[in-house]
Amino acid sequence: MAGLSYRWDYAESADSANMAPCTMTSRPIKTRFAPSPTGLLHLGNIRTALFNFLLARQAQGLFLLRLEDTDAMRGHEKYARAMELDLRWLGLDWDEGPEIGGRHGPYAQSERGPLYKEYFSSLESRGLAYPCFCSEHELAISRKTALAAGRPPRYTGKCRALSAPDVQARFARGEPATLRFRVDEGKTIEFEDKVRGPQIFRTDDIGDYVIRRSDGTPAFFFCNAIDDAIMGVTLVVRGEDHLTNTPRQIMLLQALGLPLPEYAHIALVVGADGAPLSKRTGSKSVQELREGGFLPLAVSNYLARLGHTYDASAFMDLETLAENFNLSRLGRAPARYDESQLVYWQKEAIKHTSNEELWVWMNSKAILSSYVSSFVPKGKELLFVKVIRDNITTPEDAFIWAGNLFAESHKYDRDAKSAIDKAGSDFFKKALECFNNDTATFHSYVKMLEIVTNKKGKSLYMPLRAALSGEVNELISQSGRVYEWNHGPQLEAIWELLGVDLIKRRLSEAKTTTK
RNA sequence: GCUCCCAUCGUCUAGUGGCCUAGGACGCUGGCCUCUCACGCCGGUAACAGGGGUUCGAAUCCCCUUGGGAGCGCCA
Repeated sequence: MAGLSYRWDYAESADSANMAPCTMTSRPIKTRFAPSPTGLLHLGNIRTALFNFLLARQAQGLFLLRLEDTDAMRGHEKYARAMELDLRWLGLDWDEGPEIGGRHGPYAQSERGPLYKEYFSSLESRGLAYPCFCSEHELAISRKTALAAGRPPRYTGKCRALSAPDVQARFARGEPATLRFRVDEGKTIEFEDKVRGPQIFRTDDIGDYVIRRSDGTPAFFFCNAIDDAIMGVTLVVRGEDHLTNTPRQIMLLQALGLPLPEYAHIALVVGADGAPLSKRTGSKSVQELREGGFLPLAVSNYLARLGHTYDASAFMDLETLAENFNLSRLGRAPARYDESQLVYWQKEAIKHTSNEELWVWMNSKAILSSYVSSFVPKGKELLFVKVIRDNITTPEDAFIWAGNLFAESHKYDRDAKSAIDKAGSDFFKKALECFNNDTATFHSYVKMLEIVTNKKGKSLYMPLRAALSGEVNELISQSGRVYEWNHGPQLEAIWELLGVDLIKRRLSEAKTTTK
């Protein structure tokens, strides 16, 4: 094995001449998303997944999913499934991973225990790793004193030079021990980060670190790096919180003679206040977004532009998003989550979705234990979508319109009521009389009404609109959002949607309420 | 505490020494369209964190300050 000093792909150092040639570039690109199922995915996590997916797609490579459930994680099954659902929902289908398998399985770290054994013993037998008997308590104290003395809270190397007989004896006594990776002193680790450029780390800043816990389970640094290598991952795109972890993983991989992936560390997503994403600052989980009625492509279009930029500002499908994705177009500063921009992409997504799909979408969720479809008469589904699609951003909005337009009877809101009262019952009496001709088009009807009532403009249309589209559903205003009578689609479109019978009924309803 | 990363309109960003009187998108806002809201179209608002250098010339390069983020764990 060459020295620990490592250079990426420059040939400018003597060290690099000793290195095994980097073969990654000849392999097809393989990216991965390796979440730890300790909770629901949030925007930041899923953005990392998206970028990895996009990069794989772009290069016609492979996107791999691996569950990092090294710990005995409570409820990880539940979260793992939730994650898979989130990824599928967004369309980030993985080519290898849980549920679908692949050549490098299993894809849950908890099931990979036996695979790590040989790597541990390889390291141990060559003296590159050593058992450490320090107790957690002992380490905590040492960390504290180091911190108090103004030194980094690094492992002191206490068990570094334990003699073999010593180690034997302590094992014989049954003392628990972790396995620590021995970090060479006085070396530097260099690599080229695909978004941050050349990186240089001194090994002196890195303490010997635990690669196997005293209970025998592998630690994150270890299995994460090993798995990437043996699963053939060529490009690791992950949050910048892992940037300073990277040299440790590079050292490990080099010590084991495993292939190194390329690394790209992306800036984290922060909340509107600039603080890390958290539920407290209003950051939503992917699940909440989905349940809130956001369309998957709205989320992708937003996320792909959060800390990343495209030349075109047009709405794109996943394919196009992938084609034009570019690591060098990634910002290096943390990006803030801004819901108004997500909402913008939601509106764009709606524009790019067919009536059929929107109908399914607006019925995908029960609102107040009811569905949009419970209001809209059979056969009028698509027409309904067509009429209201420009006026909605959520399934709730569609639900309100369905109620407004098709509910058994109207309860007018204040504006509607006043428009109706202002017109007077005589207006609606005449409106009903004019309506006798059921072959009338909206235009000819309005013409006639205009002559009969001697009204025009607002005083003619507003009462009609009020009578036909009524008011907001009272129950909806309880769900947190307050809906006002928000006018809505062209009257002509509403007219055609409602049909003769309903229009008649609405007009007489209006007439009765004026008294 | 130490090490590292980052810093352009309110937000996402373009910008890699002259093309910058700093461009685009979202938001906000004025107008047009119009029976209303939305859509659409046309306009407006608004930024190089601060201070020093380097240079004929700096948003762009260097240093310091400030502010934000991360790492230093038997967490991942």
